[in-house]
Formats: sequence, C-alpha cells, structure tokens
Amino acid sequence: MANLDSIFHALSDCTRRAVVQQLTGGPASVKTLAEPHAMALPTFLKHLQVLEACDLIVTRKTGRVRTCALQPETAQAAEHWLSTQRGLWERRLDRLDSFLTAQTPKDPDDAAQS
Amino acid sequence: MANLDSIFHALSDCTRRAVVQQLTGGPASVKTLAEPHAMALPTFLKHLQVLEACDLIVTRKTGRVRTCALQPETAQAAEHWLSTQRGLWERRLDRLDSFLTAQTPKDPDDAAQS
DNA sequence: AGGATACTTACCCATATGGCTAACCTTGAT
DNA sequence: ATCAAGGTTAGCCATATGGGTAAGTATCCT
Repeated sequence: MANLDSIFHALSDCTRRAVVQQLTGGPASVKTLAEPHAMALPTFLKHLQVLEACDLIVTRKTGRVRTCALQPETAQAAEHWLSTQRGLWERRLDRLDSFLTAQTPKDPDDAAQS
Repeated sequence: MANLDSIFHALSDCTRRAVVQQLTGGPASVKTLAEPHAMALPTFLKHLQVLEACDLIVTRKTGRVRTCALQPETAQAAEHWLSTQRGLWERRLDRLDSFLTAQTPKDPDDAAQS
C-alpha cells in the first residue's frame, strides 16, 4: 500500500478520478478506459501508471491486452484518514463556533483581508 | 466550495495534512501552526494558501495575528466522493473476484509483468 | 519613539507534472 | 509472412509545485 501523499495526488486529477469511476463498473482494458478521454494514448498511460504506482488499481497483461481493475482497499486508506479527521474535529466544533462568533461582530470589513 | 481537483491536491502534501490534523484541535495562529514544520515561513505560508484556496481552512486576521480554522464541509466533499466510489465498487466485487481468479491459475509468472 | 513580533511580498531555483509526437514491440488475424 | 491492433518507450516542452532568501508592512510592547 502506497502512502497517502501518492494516493491523494493520484486522486487530484480529473482524468484519473474518471478512470476510478469507470472501473467501479468492473475491470476494463487500457483501450476501453482511454476512449472517453481526449488525449494521446501515451499521455493516458501515464495516468494509469500513477494510479497503479499508488495501488489504487491493479493491472494484468494477457496477450496484447492489459486489463485494469480497482484495488478498493487503497482508496479506503484515504477515506479512513478523512473520516478520522472529521471524527476529531466534530468533537471540537464548539471551539470553532466560538472562534467564528467571537470575531464576527467587531470586524465587518473582513472580506477585504483575505 | 472548490473542486475535487484542488481539494485532493491540497491533501496530497504531508505538511498540509499535518496542518489539517493540527487544526482538528481547534483554531491556531500561523506561527503556532508553522512551528512543528522545519521550513521557512514564506514556504509554509504557501501551504496555508493552498489549503485556504480550496476552502479546507478559513483564516481571519486580527491585529498582526492570522488565525486559521478548519472548514470541515470541504473535506467532507472529498470523503463523499470516496465513499460513493466505494459504494459502487462494492456492488461489483463479484466481477473483480472473477477477474482475479480467472487469470491467476494460468499465469504463474505474473509478477514479472507489472 | 523605537524595537520586536507576526506575517507578507517579491523573486529565484530545481524538480515534478501533464501534454505531445515518433518510433518500437508483441500478439492476433489472414 | 504480413498486417492490424494494443500497448510501450523515448524524448521534447510548458507550466506548476515546493523549497529558499531578502526585504517590506503592520501591530504590539516599553
């Protein structure tokens, strides 16, 4: 299992997320996966390599066809990190609230400062 | 709310995930957040800007101190995408299984082909 | 007023990323 | 044997990213 850095990075690209989505419908060949995307095959292959490098997908070549499939456990690692954070901050929402309400009244031109 | 591209990208960096984790303990100043990280302040500020650009955090400047806080809803967007995908592929795990088992027996030297 | 504190801006740099084309290698079909 | 199909490799290019330094601004403290 790769680290969160590479998993989140892999998911930060629209093309790669689309591939993941496509694969939720079952395994598919490189050609099939590439078709919806308007880019050269070698370019698309690099995306698949990014997905495979962090174990979001597995691939296997049979004859001249390489078939790709999801490795759901990897995405779960990312999901787990997110839900853990949410679990932590939900217990602190009171603090966030007090932070927001404490500042708002005395700072009307706040928008100009971001 | 920013798009998934920028949210996942923001989370793909170890420093930025650490900031998110730190902020689950409540709002904090830039200085406080920067301390654990061995890098120049301007460099660290860029990380905060990435987090703020995709709305994972909110910041507010009071006097000379800028305070940062989480915006949990944004992270939930990422979590939601992941859990949606998982929901989809869990209904297809049978297909994944048949894919894996169909190939394994007749391809013992598979490891060499990745 | 003057110095310290807490950012903030401007700018530089090396590497990574996403895109391309051209050419190559297997495998399957005729 | 030859040709088409499906990848794959190699190499080029522009931009983005993560890191740094130097100098500036705005507050707060004394």
